[in-house]
Amino acid sequence: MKKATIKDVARESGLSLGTVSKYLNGSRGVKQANQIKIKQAIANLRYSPDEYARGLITNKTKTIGLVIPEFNNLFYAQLASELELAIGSEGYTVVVCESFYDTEREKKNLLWFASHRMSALVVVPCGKNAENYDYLKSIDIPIIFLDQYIAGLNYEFVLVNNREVCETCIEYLLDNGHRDILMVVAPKGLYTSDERVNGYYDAYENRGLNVNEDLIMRVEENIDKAYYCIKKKLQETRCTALFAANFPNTFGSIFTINELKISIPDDLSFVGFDDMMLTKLFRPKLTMIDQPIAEIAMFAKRRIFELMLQKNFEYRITKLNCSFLVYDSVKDIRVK
Amino acid sequence: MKKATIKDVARESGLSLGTVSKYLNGSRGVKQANQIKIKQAIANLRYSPDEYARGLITNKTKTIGLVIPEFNNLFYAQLASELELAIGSEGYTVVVCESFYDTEREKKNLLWFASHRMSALVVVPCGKNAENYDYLKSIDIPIIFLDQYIAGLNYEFVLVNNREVCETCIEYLLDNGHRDILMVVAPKGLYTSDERVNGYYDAYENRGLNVNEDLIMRVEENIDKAYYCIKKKLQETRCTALFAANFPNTFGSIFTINELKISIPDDLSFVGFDDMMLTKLFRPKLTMIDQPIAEIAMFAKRRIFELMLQKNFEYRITKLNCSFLVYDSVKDIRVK
DNA sequence: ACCTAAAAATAAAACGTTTCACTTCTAAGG
DNA sequence: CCTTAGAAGTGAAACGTTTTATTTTTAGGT
Repeated sequence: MKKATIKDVARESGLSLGTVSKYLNGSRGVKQANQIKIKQAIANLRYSPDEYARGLITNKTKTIGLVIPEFNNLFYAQLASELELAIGSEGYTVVVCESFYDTEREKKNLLWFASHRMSALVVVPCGKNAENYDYLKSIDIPIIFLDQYIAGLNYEFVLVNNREVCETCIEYLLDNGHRDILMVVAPKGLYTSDERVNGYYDAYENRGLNVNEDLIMRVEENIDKAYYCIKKKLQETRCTALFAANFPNTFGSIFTINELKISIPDDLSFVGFDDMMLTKLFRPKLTMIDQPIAEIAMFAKRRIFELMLQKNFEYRITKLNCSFLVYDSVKDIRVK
Repeated sequence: MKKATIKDVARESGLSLGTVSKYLNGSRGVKQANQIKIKQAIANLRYSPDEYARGLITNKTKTIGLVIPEFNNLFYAQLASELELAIGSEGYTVVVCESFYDTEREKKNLLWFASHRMSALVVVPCGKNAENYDYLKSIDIPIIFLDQYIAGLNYEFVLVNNREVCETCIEYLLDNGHRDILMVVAPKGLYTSDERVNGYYDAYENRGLNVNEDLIMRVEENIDKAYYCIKKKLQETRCTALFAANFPNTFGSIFTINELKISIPDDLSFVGFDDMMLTKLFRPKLTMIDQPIAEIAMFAKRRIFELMLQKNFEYRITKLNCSFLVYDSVKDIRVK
């Protein structure tokens, strides 16, 4: 069945194009009697407006495009969900794509969104430097980056206090007598990794201790790779504590711990990143750094709507606070 | 900066609209020299075509809309990822929305996709009966349902052999001496739950045993609710085996098992549903039913492309096979 | 040089809406 | 019964493309 157009509705209801359009956009200034006729006609023809034609002329779509690395990373999945809930409640639609950590795919997705006149773009970027994002210059809608900061890019950034919370965490481990703390983190050049590593150094410095760089390991954001590398490293390195500094590494650590039958916290103390139900899933309960996902979503939403009202976008950089949740996976090994 | 249009490119390159358009759509029949001019102009103006105008006239968007219940359910998240990868490789874009198990939101999302002229629609439906989907009749593009069957709806369905694989699973438990098998499954009326429960009955019947209906518990698809209900039930019911018949219940079971310090398989035998890395995460390795997610995605992709070529859609119903993976979480309790 | 056929370029129509400047209708006030 | 202002309705233009029928250019053969 061919899709009905507004012209069909006009003919069927015996009214003009303009009147039907007026009805569709708020029905102010259309007679009661005619409103009924139009309603009837629409029902008969199963008419629904073509958003392509509408968007073409209004230039507004009430839709927001979101690009995240992948759904399989529960941190991003949950962030996407929260955003969809927050923004959806305002009558906006959120559509999501994955970049799979590939800047080309990310670009393709963002340009798809842009050429479909999204009202705003939200992205958890996977590129490392500003040149990767040159193509955004031709896009005339608000753009919001989440999670990762990219130097030299003048857009909105919503971040967390990676450095400070890691500093707190490592200080806690040091204060419990740990000296050989293995940190597993995403590759160099990513804002979050670099900041988290900086926090590690800060803590050691605060306590007047020297960092053994060999204990900082970089692994791509992939659970399987994390599992493999952590297993290998744990077998060949002496350490009393393990700090997994992102979600895939936390998962990978737990796989390894199970596989090698390591007893937490007796054989090894452990701190993870991104709660994601993991504290409930594992026994004993895991000490964790937890990102304020709901807060990030709410804040991003607020900024999106503020930016959409502006003519010239005034972008800001914001850092929200993570929680350091102390449970039972770290042992006090100080000699008394 | 105002976005450049094809007219600007035409002016800048000193050529006509039609020529530029020809260039954009394959550049056959445009002089080498002029191709260069156009390329230049496009680069200068940072021009990119407006897909709204283009879609309006071509009626083709090379985009597929996908609606799933939620990203937080790793089974759906992974299904979405696989689909995006499979379909993306053909030059199509996949955009995703969540329904949050709400038929109204599902409807809104599907209609959004339809009015944006998606080339096809894919949905893991959350509605229980055909009336919920009346509105689809006005949509003239191929529609593919995944995971859930809904009686009376003439669309493409890609399902799995829920009943048979559960039959196998329960037979295995019975053959290991278990008689009081607690099954936790999603609410009545959902195709997957009902089929899985049917498999439970089949197995008991095959072994000439009677089902204790009290041991079949229905819980909404929500990890927290699953956790709460399973904990309560386990404390007040005698059973030697627990069969969690979907992803949230599997997760919820593991939370409970940890919380109550139940030892698997000595205190209780356990079988879960939807592998999702869980066999690696838990010790001992869990016996599981695993859905062929990649296969579902590949098959769905094939059907999508077949359907898009047809004039009148010839829909089919397909069932793919799950695996029953035996590991170490079920104890043989037969008296020898 | 001239003719012709093929190749390239063009201009106008079409897609399905909203918007805007008009026209027509309605009802209240004199 | 006439006037008039406000409400309701109308039809054409516009949005940025592709498509088409048509015109212009190019190049090959005599």
